[in-house]
Amino acid sequence: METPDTLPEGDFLRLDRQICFSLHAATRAFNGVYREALKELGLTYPQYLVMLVLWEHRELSVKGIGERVRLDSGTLSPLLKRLEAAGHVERRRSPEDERSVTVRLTEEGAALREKALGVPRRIAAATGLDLAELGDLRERLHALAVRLDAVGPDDLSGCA
Amino acid sequence: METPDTLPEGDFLRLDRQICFSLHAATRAFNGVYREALKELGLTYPQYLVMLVLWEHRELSVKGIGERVRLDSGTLSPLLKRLEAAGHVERRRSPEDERSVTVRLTEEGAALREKALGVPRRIAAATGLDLAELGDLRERLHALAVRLDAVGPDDLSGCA
DNA sequence: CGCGATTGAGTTGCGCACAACTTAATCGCG
DNA sequence: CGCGATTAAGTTGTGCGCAACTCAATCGCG
Repeated sequence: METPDTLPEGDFLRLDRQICFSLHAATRAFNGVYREALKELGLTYPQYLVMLVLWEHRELSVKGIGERVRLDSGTLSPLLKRLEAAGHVERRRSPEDERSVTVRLTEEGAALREKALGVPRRIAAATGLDLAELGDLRERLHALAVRLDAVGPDDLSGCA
Repeated sequence: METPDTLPEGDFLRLDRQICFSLHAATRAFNGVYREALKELGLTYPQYLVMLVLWEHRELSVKGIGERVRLDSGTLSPLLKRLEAAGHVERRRSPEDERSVTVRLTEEGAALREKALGVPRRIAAATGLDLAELGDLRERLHALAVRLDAVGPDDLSGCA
C-alpha cells in the first residue's frame, strides 16, 4: 500500500510529468480553439459558460449560476459585471431576499444565442472526434472531476 | 459534411455545454488536488511543471523551458523570477548568446525533488485510476491537444 | 423578541495565460 | 561590411481562479 511495487518513484515522477503536461496542454489547446470561435461573439470562454446556463434558464441568482458552472462569487462578480457592461445581462437585487442578486438575459443577450449555435460544431470538428467519442470524453471527464472533488481538502496525506 | 444529420443545433449547444463544463470542472478539480499536494513544497502547479523539466535537465534556456511546457515568455518571465526569489533556480544571461537567459537549478531546487517524489502517487490515488488508465488518459489528452493545436488560427470558419 | 450564526455578494491580493508591444542581440543577404 | 529581418526575453494590460476577507440581510434558537 505504501510501496509502488510496479514502478520506482522516479518513473512515477516521469509519468506525472507526462500527465501534467498532457492535461495542461489539452486544456489550453481547448481554450485556444474556443477563444477563436468565440471571438466574433465577443465572449471569453468562462463568459460563454455563463451564457450557456442563462440561455437555458433566462434568469438565475449569482449563487444559482455558481452552482452550475462551479465558480464562486469572487470569479463571478467581476465576470457578470463585464457581461452587464456588454449589455448581455441585467443584475438587480432580489425583492424577496435582499442578499441575493438576480441575473437575467437582456433581449440582446438572448439574441446572442443564435450566433452561438454554430460554435459547438466548430469545436467538435476541431477535435476530430465524432459524437460518440465526444460523449465518452464528457463522461470520463465528469467522472474524474467528481472523484477529484470528492477527495477534498483532507485525504492526500493518508497514502504516504 | 455541413449539416448535422443526427442532431439539431440546439442539442449540439446542450452537448457543448456538457463538454465545456466537464472539461472546465475536471481541469479545476485537478488543479485543486495538485494545489493541495504541492502546498508543502511551496510550489504552484505551473511552477511544478517547470521544476519537473528542470529536474530532468538541470539547466535550460527560457525558450527551452517554454517549448517543453508550452508557455511563452510573458508567462514564464515572472514565474521564473518567483522561482528565483524562492531560491530554487538561478538565471543568468548566456555568454555565447546575450539574448538568451539560462535557468539552472540551485542546490536547494535540486533537493526539492526528493520532497516531490511522493506527489505523483497521491495524485494517482486521488483520481482512483490505475497506471494503465492513467497512461490511456495521457494518450488521449495528448492526441487531442495535438489535433487542437494543429487547427491553429485558420480553419474553424471552413465548416459552417 | 433579541442576538449570534449563517448566507449571498462583493472586494482584495496574488498568480497564471495570453495578446501586443518593447528592447537588445544576432543573423543573413546584398 | 552594413542594415533590415529575425529572435529571445521582458513588460503591459486584461481576464480568469481562488483564498481570505468584508458587509449586509436573513435565519433560528432561546
